[in-house]
Amino acid sequence: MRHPLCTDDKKSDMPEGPSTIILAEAIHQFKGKKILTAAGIADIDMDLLPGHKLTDIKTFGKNTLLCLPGNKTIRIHLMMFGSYEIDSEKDRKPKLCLTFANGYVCFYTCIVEWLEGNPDDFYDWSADIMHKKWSTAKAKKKLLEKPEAYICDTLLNQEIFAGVGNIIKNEGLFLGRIHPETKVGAIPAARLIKLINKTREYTFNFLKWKKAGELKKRWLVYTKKKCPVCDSPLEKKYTGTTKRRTFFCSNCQEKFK
DNA sequence: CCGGTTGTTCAGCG
DNA sequence: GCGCTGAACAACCG
Repeated sequence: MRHPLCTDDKKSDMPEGPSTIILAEAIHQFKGKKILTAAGIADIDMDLLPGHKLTDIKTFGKNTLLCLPGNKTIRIHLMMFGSYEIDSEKDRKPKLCLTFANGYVCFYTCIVEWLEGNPDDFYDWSADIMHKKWSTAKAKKKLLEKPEAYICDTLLNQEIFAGVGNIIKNEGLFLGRIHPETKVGAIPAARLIKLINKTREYTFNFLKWKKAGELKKRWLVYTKKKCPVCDSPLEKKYTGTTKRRTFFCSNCQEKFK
């Protein structure tokens, strides 16, 4: 069964930050509940789980953090192909399956690992584009430390924009009207701020539209053929050192030199 | 059946 | 010992 919030696609997963929020919300029903059993093929000590309460569920970028007493945390990352099921199973061995009195959740094809210590020591929340503590100023500062980097690569850098994935990168660059192959150092400060703000704004729209099942029809450039502004053909290119698929309008998106 | 991908890690290099 | 990068990996769709 697919989570009712995920009506946009055939898969219940989706790896960018907003989808991680949807995952966290989907398992919120287990927060504060005791783990009854833990099983799966993940290479972790499952015996440490049963009997403990799931004290909190946090997210950092594309990571889902299952918090247990004593500063123990399980990190789950769906990567590109991960998925999860609630109160149902796939015809495949789960990496991790947790049961509670009120239901169970299974995670497939993902990273599952123990984090020892407080998540606050692992993660800088101000780098999470969806977090309350997000800091535009810090992101700008980190960008300015990489003047020679292509802007398309830096948007995928999880130390700067945790939660941003390739779709958000594409749409953010278009909304900020910046050419993906522009070097960071060439972008005027005001345009850099505009790009960051537009990207963040789009990330929250991504969440809203995905929940409403209308994410794909809201795409302006990702997988599109024509520019929604000037109607000229979009370019499709594997840009930057990350060589990730990028759709852009070389007419509307400015390339500073 | 094959090619492509919403992501990350790590071996191997300079 | 670093920083960079290409390869490897994963499941599912068209």
